[in-house]
Amino acid sequence: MNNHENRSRDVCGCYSPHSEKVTPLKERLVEVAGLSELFGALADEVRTKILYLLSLDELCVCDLSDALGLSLPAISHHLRLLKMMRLVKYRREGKMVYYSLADDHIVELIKVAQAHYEEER
Amino acid sequence: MNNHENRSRDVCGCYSPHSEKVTPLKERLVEVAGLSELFGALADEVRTKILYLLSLDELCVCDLSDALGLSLPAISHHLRLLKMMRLVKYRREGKMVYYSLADDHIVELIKVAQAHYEEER
DNA sequence: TTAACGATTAAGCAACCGTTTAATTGTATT
DNA sequence: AATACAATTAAACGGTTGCTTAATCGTTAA
Repeated sequence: MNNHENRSRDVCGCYSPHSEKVTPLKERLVEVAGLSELFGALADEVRTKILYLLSLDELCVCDLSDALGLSLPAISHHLRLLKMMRLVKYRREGKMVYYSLADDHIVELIKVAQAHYEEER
Repeated sequence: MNNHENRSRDVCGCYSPHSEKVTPLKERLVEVAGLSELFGALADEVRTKILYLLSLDELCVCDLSDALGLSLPAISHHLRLLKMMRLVKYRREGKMVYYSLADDHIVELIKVAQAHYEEER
């Protein structure tokens, strides 16, 4: 039961001094709706590494499995997610399937994150 | 039991044509080590919204609770994580605690993500 | 067509995450 | 001192996630 619809009335005894400040902010939330899904793709160590490796070279599942020390199914599992999110593309060549980045926004995201990371220490 | 240490030898019958290609790539993985932790902060819809709202204005926990329609403990829980990651800072004023962004890298990350998102459709 | 192999899918399970309710802390007001 | 209230913490739970093993698919080579 989500009983927060009328929060601006009954919470914080102060009679809704919030609503005036908060209402216009609420509307701007649509601007970031859905973004966390993209960040979710990068929220896993393995997926970040996969994406970074693919930014350096086109690789088959076996290469990735080797480089990351994970089983083929595990890698395939992550690639499936990245595929659904259109972050990677692939082509079949004989028995192997080669993956590469679908676009370069991800690389940019990684760069900004690196900048933040270095400044932190 | 992680039996992948010797993968480049015994997997993909092709006698380690991978290792030559993969070995130099492995070394570059350190460049993205730890980054997924930062992305993890943004991987949750609520936290992305909190950070975005704080980029627009300094807000107390109650404001955020109101704006996002979530309980105070839930918001507090997320703020705790963001605090530990040094993404937000806070100041106490009477009974209220006001939160704001600790730096602007996050805003930049959100902007890049938005650019990706819009280009996608 | 059969055997081999890279890749994917399915099922199961352990660990993690985000919420809720309840209890506690800290500050201000009376 | 006692009460009120914003905020935090703790405990518990339900859902999700990421791995493993096993089975299956798709392609190549004998």
